Amino acid sequence: MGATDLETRVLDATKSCCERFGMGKVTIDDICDACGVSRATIYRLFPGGRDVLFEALRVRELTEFFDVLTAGADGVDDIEDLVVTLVVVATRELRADEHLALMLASEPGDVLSQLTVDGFPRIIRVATDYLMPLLAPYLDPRFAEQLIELLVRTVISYFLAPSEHVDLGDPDSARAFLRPGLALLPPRPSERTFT
Amino acid sequence: MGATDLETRVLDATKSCCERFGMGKVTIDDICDACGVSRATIYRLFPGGRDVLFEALRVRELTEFFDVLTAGADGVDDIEDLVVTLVVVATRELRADEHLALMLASEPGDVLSQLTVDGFPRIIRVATDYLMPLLAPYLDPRFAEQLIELLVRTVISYFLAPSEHVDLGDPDSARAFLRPGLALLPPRPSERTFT
DNA sequence: GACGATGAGACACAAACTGTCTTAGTGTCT
DNA sequence: AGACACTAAGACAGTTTGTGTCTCATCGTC
Repeated sequence: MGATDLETRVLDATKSCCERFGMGKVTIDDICDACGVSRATIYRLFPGGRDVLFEALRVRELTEFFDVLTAGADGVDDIEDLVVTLVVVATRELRADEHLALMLASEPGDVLSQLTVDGFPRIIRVATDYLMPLLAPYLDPRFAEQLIELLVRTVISYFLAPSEHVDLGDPDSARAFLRPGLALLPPRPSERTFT
Repeated sequence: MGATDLETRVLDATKSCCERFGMGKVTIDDICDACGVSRATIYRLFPGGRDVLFEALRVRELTEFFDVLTAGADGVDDIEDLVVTLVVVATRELRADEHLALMLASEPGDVLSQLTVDGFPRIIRVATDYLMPLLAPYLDPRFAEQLIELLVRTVISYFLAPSEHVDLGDPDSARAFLRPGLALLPPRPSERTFT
């Protein structure tokens, strides 16, 4: 492999082409030009072509998002703090994502569909994969899964349509908003064995 | 005609589509969507289609440019000051043109061709139309035309490839740069009749 | 020199864009 | 009301462009 991984180069080029032209206008040849790779290579790298390539880009963006998120919640060892931190960091991360903002501005339909309909199951899946290990020490697994899904839905909703009353990017506001729900958290598995 | 002139709306939409997608990617339908006009109307307004439409946009941009330029040189009644002002204002106007910058970044080939080859004769033509009335009081017409052409070439060249020694956007620098040439200006027509 | 990987490009098929046309709807003027 | 000008909507054929698959030449590595 070259100086930078070939797949990485192709995906980077795809991302930048999306920003320049809008997803709907990007052609495979645009991407080839942008990263100096031949078409054959792209089809060899992403068998299935265009759709598979764009899927791969979405997956990469999503996992990058959760890498950053979990890193941002590293070391928090109280369940309430953890939930608040996850919500705050995730919200800030979404707001700071320039690529997301550009795509949201130029092709709202596709992006919204990715965030709320077609792409939503994958988001839940990846979120669960990444966050379950963090919540497992404090919560019953079944409950943790429900909580993760609820948090994802909440963060996305407040990101897309900010509230005048709550700012999930602000720790205090987020904590105040989340506390009523957090108070209802079932006892830890370890405690439950004693009741 | 509607609230805003139909042609204006179409050209505005064309411009904004060029910025979003790049000239090469814009379709007539994109423009229709952007300004809420039907395809038939565009082809009626710009018989000849795509090419004619883009030509019309270039013409509009160019005349707008010289409208601003001549307004910026209004009231200057010394030939040296006038030349310096024209050069400085034109340079600043080029540098401040976001649309131009965007196009230059995304489609250098086409834009450069418009500034230096294919579109150049038109620039000279329009520049002459606009600037001759300003220079006529001071210079022999034949000489004025040569001067205008030289100034256009100079401003464009220094805009595209800035010099380390001269900044044509700065009045002092521009004056120092232009003075040697200005000293050679032939006497005014009114003076010449007396020699 | 053999090998795996990449670039270049031919190819058939599908999709899209263009430019022209017809139709129907809308508002204006008399 | 009726004639008129103007426009949106969209059908249409012809062309261009893009896709995905393929083959073959090239390059660097072992």
